[in-house]
Amino acid sequence: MKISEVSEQSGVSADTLRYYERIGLIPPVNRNGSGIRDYNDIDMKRVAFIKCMRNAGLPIEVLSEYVELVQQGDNTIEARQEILKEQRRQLAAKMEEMQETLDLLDYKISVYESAVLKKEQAIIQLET
Amino acid sequence: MKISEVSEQSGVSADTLRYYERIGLIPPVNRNGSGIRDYNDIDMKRVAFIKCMRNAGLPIEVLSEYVELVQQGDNTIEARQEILKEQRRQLAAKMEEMQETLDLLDYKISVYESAVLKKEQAIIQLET
DNA sequence: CCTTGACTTGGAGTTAACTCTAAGTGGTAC
DNA sequence: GTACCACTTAGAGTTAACTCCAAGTCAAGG
Repeated sequence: MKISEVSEQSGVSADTLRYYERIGLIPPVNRNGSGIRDYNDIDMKRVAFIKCMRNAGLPIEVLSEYVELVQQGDNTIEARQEILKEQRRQLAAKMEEMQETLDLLDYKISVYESAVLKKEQAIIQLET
Repeated sequence: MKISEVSEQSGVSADTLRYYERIGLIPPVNRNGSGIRDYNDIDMKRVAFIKCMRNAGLPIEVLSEYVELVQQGDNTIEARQEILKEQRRQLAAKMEEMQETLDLLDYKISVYESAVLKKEQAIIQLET
């Protein structure tokens, strides 16, 4: 699969895919005879994983570290799990903050709703 | 209240508080005789509101627009509500994405957990 | 054969949101 | 009265994560 197809399928721009590879976030992708990237299934899964994690705001630096440990093999399993646990903790904390913000937004929206209704009633009274 | 106290209480750095004021995200704060900012209760509430919204990732540009509408008075109520509704929608969408990431993290962590257990069992077998 | 279009590279440019610096002022403790 | 510390300003610098650019290569279609 060529980079443009991967980009379309994954929603990650070709520039970003090359960038991820350059900085080592994705291991080097195989090339065809003329030097063009040919993504295989494993590459695709890596892209999907990175995309999911980046969507949630996990920093590239942490993901790079994780990917490097994966390359190093089986005796990094505990370290990898530790990274994921820490990120999970931070993500959950962030989501709690966001829930608070969501609640505040809902409250403010409802306050504005009554203000709008009041305004409309005033207009109706003018009309009648 | 001086900027350092507001910073400590709100968890927003003094530099950032001045920056917010400079770009108009917070209306000008009153100064004492020698030109030093003296935050009142309303200022504090504004800071808290901005902090909450920024924590959840709402962009400064949107918040500035909202704050400007507030300054303009009562006939911007519908526009303000529209902004909040749109941001609420985007925030909820983001939280759903994050929930997916959280689920994936939990799954991966559990997979690593079994891998770690297997490893430990192998060690025990070596010992006995 | 020549054009077209997708790909390649290294490196420069952009964006959002701070964060820091330098130079200066003003009130307070010793 | 002088040393100190928090404050002030305008503007420069930083960081993360892309995003774009110029110049070049290659396979396929007309």
